[in-house]
Amino acid sequence: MVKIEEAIQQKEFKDPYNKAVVNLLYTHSYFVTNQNALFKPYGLSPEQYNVLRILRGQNGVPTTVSSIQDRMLNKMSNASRLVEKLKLKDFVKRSECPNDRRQVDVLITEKGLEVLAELQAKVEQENKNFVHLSLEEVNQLNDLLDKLRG
Amino acid sequence: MVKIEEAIQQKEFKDPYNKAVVNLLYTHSYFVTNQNALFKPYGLSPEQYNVLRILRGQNGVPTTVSSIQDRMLNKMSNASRLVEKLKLKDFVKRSECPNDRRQVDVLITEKGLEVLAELQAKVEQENKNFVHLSLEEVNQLNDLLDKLRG
DNA sequence: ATGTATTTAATGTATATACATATAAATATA
DNA sequence: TATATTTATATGTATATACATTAAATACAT
Repeated sequence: MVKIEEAIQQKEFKDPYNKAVVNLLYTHSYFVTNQNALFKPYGLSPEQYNVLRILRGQNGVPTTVSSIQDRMLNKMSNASRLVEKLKLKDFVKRSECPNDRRQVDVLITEKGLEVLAELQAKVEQENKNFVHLSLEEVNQLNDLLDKLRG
Repeated sequence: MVKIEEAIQQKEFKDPYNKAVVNLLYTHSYFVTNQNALFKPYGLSPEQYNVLRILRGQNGVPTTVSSIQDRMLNKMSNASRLVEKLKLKDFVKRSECPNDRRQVDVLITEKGLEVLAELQAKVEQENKNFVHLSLEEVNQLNDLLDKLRG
């Protein structure tokens, strides 16, 4: 086990709270770095994958761009542009919402569902492999993260 | 406390391991979003702040770009370009390494030390405020994150 | 000593984040 | 009804990540 102090060669932290923030940032990078390679061959970025997952969760019911935005992992990301990228690859369809012409209905395509299914198994396996914790520990981690956010 | 399932409106996860990955990504965004506002008035990004912290840790001894890279929280970031941005603001100095002309010695300036000191107190306070955990819990979290990475 | 491989930093390009602003449609209100 | 406000989406710009490539200096093998 490599403690965060070793990993970034910092001798000590102000307090355990500030250490936890750094630890979180570092661990985040550890994950994202490893998963990018997995996504690359499918022509999808992690963020685009996340949007496809949200859309599949709709089970055929179209969703608006703002609803996607609300459910994204990163609230500051730009759902509008991500949807545009996915449309260029024919992974989603966009259509004007009939009852409110400001809104845009977004729907995952068959092609989108296929690439998602293909990727998902690999991502889920990779996630399990990268979290070196027991079942009890990982449940504890989930509780602590939920509580951390207040 | 808002559980991750509520926060991103996802009913269930494949298993606690996959949930932990999503939870980590979401919690990361929670932090970064809040800290960006803090950095903005100082003309520093969180990444640039991190580079300045690494340089200050050197206590006046110059460091190479690759050494900064090794110690960054995100190993995929680009120390060369971050140093360039910091130099434009006169927060760091760059000079050719005398014994190896490939390398570049980087040193934090007085101005860099000043802005860092000014920001640090605020960042540390903000970090404490955002981690809604007891001392025991935050220590537990640090241990779990260290162990998670294997 | 010469040629090859490696190392260090910089740079090019695509994607995404962060945040401000624009545009159009819908809704509220005077 | 006319005007103002709000909402939904798109777009502009700066910064950073991800990854490939380049260029120069150094190390190393023959």
